[in-house]
Amino acid sequence: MAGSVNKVILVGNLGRDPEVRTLPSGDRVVSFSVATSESWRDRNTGERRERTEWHNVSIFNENLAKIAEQYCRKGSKIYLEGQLQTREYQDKDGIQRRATDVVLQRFRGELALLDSRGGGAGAGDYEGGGGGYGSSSGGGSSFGRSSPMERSSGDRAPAPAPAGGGRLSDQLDDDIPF
Amino acid sequence: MAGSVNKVILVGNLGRDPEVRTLPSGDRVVSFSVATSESWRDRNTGERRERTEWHNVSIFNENLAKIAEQYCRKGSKIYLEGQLQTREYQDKDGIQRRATDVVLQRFRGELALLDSRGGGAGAGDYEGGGGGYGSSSGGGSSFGRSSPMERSSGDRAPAPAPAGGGRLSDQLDDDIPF
Amino acid sequence: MAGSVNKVILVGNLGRDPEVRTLPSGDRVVSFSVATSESWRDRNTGERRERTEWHNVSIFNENLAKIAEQYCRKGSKIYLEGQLQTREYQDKDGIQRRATDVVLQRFRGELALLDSRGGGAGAGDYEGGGGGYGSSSGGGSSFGRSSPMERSSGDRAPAPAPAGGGRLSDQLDDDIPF
Amino acid sequence: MAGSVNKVILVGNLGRDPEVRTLPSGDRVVSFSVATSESWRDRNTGERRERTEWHNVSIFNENLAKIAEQYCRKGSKIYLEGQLQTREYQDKDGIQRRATDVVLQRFRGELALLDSRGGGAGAGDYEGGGGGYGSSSGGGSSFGRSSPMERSSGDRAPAPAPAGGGRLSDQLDDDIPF
DNA sequence: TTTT
DNA sequence: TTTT
Repeated sequence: MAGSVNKVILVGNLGRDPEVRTLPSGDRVVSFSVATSESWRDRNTGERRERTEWHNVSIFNENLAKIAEQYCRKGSKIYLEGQLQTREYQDKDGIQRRATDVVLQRFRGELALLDSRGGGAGAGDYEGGGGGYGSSSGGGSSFGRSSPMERSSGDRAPAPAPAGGGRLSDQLDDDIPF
Repeated sequence: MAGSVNKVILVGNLGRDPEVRTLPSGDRVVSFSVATSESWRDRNTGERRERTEWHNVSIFNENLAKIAEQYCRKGSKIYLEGQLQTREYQDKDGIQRRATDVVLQRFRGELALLDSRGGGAGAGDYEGGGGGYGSSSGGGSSFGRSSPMERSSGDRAPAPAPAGGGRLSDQLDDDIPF
Repeated sequence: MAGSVNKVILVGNLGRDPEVRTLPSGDRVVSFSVATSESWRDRNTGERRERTEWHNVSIFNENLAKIAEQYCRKGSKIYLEGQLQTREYQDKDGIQRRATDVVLQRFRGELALLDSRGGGAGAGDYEGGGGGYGSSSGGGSSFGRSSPMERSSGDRAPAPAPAGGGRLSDQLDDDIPF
Repeated sequence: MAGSVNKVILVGNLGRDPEVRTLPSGDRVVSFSVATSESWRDRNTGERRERTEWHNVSIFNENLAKIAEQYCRKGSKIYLEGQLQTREYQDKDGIQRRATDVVLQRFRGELALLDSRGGGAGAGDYEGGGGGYGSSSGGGSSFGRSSPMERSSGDRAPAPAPAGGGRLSDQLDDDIPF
């Protein structure tokens, strides 16, 4: 299909700490569920109603997986972009089932932490603003896109310790802008 | 949850003609499935692989349901925005199952037809340019947002007859900009 | 143009309190600027660089304008969806200029407050979760979509007083789900 | 700013063939303008009105620049994702001006061609269904994300020759999934 | 299971 | 002008 788009955008909160699995291939996957919620007034009763939706998220994107593992915790509010993917599996009773996940594939998807708890942010981190539009201007925002060149840094400390804004990626990337 | 977002954006093709159901409440729902597809080169074998994903779409938004019913057909390429919703149901064997749909709720979601078959719009159709920014400028694009004031127009002709670009909504809306 | 989409999604912080203007037509517009920021490592120097982008936002959507006026303040972190619109104007020296804004038109766009300061959220506000998928299920999230039926409630108190999550819209809507 | 998002999604038509420039750094930039259009019924006069918006797009993402150069032409309908960027410049009369562009930075953004002219893809092109969910499953869609490993393939033939759906990237990528 |  |  020449042109198709499959995109999910969520802003919500993690229901639990992320889980990390290592695949037979050696790839690591970080997964968690995210709650979104909406409320409305019932057309008939006039009462306010609310509905919470739970989304299963799986991160194959290595950079974003690392960030999720290190900084996302139960209750964290995040912005994420992924794609819809439905898989079939057999449950413990041998029944064939389907489940639809929000997946951030290798080199794809976005993740941004939206709560500022723990935010140190040393003075001077943002100095002068702007920035040109010059030829060397890379891009990226939040913990945007990963790069295929980056190797695992090995540190999967269980402790969160969210660093100050804009500094996180320093610990993760090498020299690829993102 | 004060701030949460649950949004799906798809560009893909309908696998079948839309189905129309009328709910006990009298509301009508239009549903169909949309295929998106992606291809990549296998990391190990070097072969090109492709995967098609099927999305079940349900439109409760009355205006967009009408448009889908009238103009979408098997094979139509569309842009749509909806939200993820997972529901539980019992299958014919009494097994409890879950299914995740892309839902366009009342007054919500977007739908745009992307193929121009039947479309007037000859060469130069888009070269009109400009347009003001007056104070009375409403908004809307494609078949954007429906309005709660609009009642069903009654005409659910089975024939498609896609009109020229941008004219469709004339047949559907009254005086609400969208 | 049969199918076109013009959408901007921003997550960022307000640079100042919102400004409210009343148009000759009587419509009110709420406007503010939003900062987004990205950082990357310079390809040549290896230094971390940052660039902040400022977006001018104008809200014509009445419901969302009210919410912005009441709850958004300098520094607030928000999620918003709007469209790009470029307008021409004459500056004070009579020079013809163009400016591109992110606009939330009547009945269009989305706005969600992402910081929880002031968040009371009485216990029991979220009880039982879920919610069915019944025929009366409206939609909406955050302070999603406005409705053409709602009139201005008249209260434009300068004081913020952000209420507990999910309660805000109670003060604004009547019986339209959103 | 720890969590910020700056995203533009457009579906529209190119107003002219893309222009290609080479920067002093050697990087190439492909730029063009895209028209989106919306129509609505005037609240006062009841007349249908239409407004076309023109967006200046600049592609620094090397892969997507190549694709745009090869396959996008005046009139092409595309889906794209980029970010807003405002730059200052001096016009020919020495007046300082600002312009806001939609930018696809290196390794960022998305581009999908939505018209099927020249497209092989006969009937039944999208009815293949399924596709696995293997552990080695990469991702990507359309001409999603570029990779830093890919070098310019050198062929910037001025002739379009759009190939059949999903095959295009074969000519561009090496072994990076996208 | 989250959050408001 | 924000935020980290």
